[in-house]
Amino acid sequence: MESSDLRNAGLKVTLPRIKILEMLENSDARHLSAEDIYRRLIEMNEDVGLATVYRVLTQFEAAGLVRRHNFEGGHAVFELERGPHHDHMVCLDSGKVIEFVSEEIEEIQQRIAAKHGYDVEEHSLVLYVRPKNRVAGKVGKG
Amino acid sequence: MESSDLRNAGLKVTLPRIKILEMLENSDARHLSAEDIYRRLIEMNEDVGLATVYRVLTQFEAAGLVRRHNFEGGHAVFELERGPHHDHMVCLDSGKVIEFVSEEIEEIQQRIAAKHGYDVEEHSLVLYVRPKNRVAGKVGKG
DNA sequence: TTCGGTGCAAATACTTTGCACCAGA
DNA sequence: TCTGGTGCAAAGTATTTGCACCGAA
Repeated sequence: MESSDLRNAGLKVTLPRIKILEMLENSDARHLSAEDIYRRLIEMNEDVGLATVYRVLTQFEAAGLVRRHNFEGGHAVFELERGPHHDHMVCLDSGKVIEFVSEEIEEIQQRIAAKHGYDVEEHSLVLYVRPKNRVAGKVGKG
Repeated sequence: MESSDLRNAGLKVTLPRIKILEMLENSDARHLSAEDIYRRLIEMNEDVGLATVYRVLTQFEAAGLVRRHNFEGGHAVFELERGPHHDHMVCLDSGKVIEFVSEEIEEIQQRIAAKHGYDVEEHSLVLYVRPKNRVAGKVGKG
């Protein structure tokens, strides 16, 4: 299981690390802030400090286990790094985060960067969206 | 000149506001942090407070005069809102910010959001890039 | 046993706010 | 004049760091 991930990252297998990893794996919301994780662990009577959560998440990020996103709203959110790259859509009404993949956009990005003499090392694409207002459309029938 | 922009935004035309607007217009770097603007104004012997710079920039953003970006690095940067929408490329080596426009990407974004039942209200696309390493290519001739 | 890991509190970085005074309309 | 604007200092918020103790290897 996940202990091996920690070992591979050169990190000792400790309780807080395991708990945080589990939280990211099992949580319904795939995108959690440090505070979110901390609060949930406290509720589960796990005796961790917020500082440790931050430290562990930063280490996980460095190890490639999690990815950090700076969506609007002041605080960073973290998600488990699983599978291939994807981008995000954040609903401005509900706060819901939706993941999506677009090969097309990836390619265009590379092309644009290349045109300027650069390679894309990393990128951040976030769509801030709102549910479509169907009433306004031609097919107004709700 | 820019006084009218302030008036239209319902803002009194005051010295700090004019100075900050001028700074954003005339600065070589089109993307400045609050701290950048503050420091430069102080150097020009303009007696402003950092809090005022933040306040004014926030008001300008609300008025649609400037746009705020949260690139990596902790602090927000502001740029004058001129012309149509564009995205950004940030060089990880030099910190240089390059603007670009891609109709294609805009369209694909709309399409993807629509597919999920959303409208794109706002979006943020930043490419973190590095100068192309020509030595590594097949055409290794530097 | 040993050294990395941890909790706590204090420190930091960026940004916002309270308040008395100042200045533009 | 009168209200919004401003500088300063203090308060916030998100995150990091110092330090003594603890626990995995």
